Amino acid sequence: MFIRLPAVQRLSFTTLSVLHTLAGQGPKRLTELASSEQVTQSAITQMVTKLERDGLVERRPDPSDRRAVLVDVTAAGTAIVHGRRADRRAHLAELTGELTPAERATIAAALPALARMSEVNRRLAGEPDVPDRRR
Amino acid sequence: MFIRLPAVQRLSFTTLSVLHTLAGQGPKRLTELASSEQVTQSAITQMVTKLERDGLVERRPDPSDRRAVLVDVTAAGTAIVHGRRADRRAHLAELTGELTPAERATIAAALPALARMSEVNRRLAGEPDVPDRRR
DNA sequence: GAGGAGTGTATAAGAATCTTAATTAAGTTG
DNA sequence: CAACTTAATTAAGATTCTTATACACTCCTC
Repeated sequence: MFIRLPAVQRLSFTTLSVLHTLAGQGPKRLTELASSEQVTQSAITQMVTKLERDGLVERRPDPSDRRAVLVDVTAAGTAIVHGRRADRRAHLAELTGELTPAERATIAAALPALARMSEVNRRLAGEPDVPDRRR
Repeated sequence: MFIRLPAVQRLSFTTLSVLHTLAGQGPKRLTELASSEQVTQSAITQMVTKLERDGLVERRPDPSDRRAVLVDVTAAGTAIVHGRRADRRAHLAELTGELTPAERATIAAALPALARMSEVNRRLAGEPDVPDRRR
């Protein structure tokens, strides 16, 4: 029933979500990641340690707080995220290719409203307004 | 980045997905569940044992093959699925309530095309055409 | 219709990933 | 500056997955 998104290249669901978050929103503290990913801060510490060992993210000191750590995605990590986005785009293109132009037009017309719904959702969930750095 | 759907009432992602599948498509064999959930057959056997112990599903012999087991959702399991659907509907209603009638109309107009895309996706993935028993 | 290959399920053992709890260090506040 | 709070780490244990194996049944072929 559910669609199991990730598990690419032996990376777990949460791990891939962290990479996407970092690639889309820039460096984050471990505590920020823990709250956005809905796992404990301990789990994030352990995951980041593995990701760092694999060269997909790096830890940097936070200049504004010497207790804190900023996690950022590396070029290798970014490449994985971009590859996954390309795969998804290709897959969606394959599906929309089977639709009629009229059907595609109805979907395109709904996108602004869907984007607004997503914004409303983030606002109601009390999530901070983070711009998406995606290119 | 990803949206972590389940984890309601201590039930895992895969567990809830199985309940939804059974509630939507009726009794299934363990092997069928394993392939639709994208986990090993062993994992499904273990999960169903726990779900059965919790009274959410039941095992029945498959009259057409004495090796096989048919798993069906119980009334208690169905109640969980229905409760989750109600929660989701309420949440979506809250979001669409923030849209203008015109925005809602564009989304409604896109639904047939989106349903078709989903069908195309199942077909390309080689999934059997299973009617949804959802009421 | 007997033997062998294939299929469906179960179980055991181990790996991966999560949680809770305790620890250390740094910031905050009266 | 003492007490409290916050950020991260580490250790220990729980959960849920995988791989490997076993066993029963089905199906096919000669």
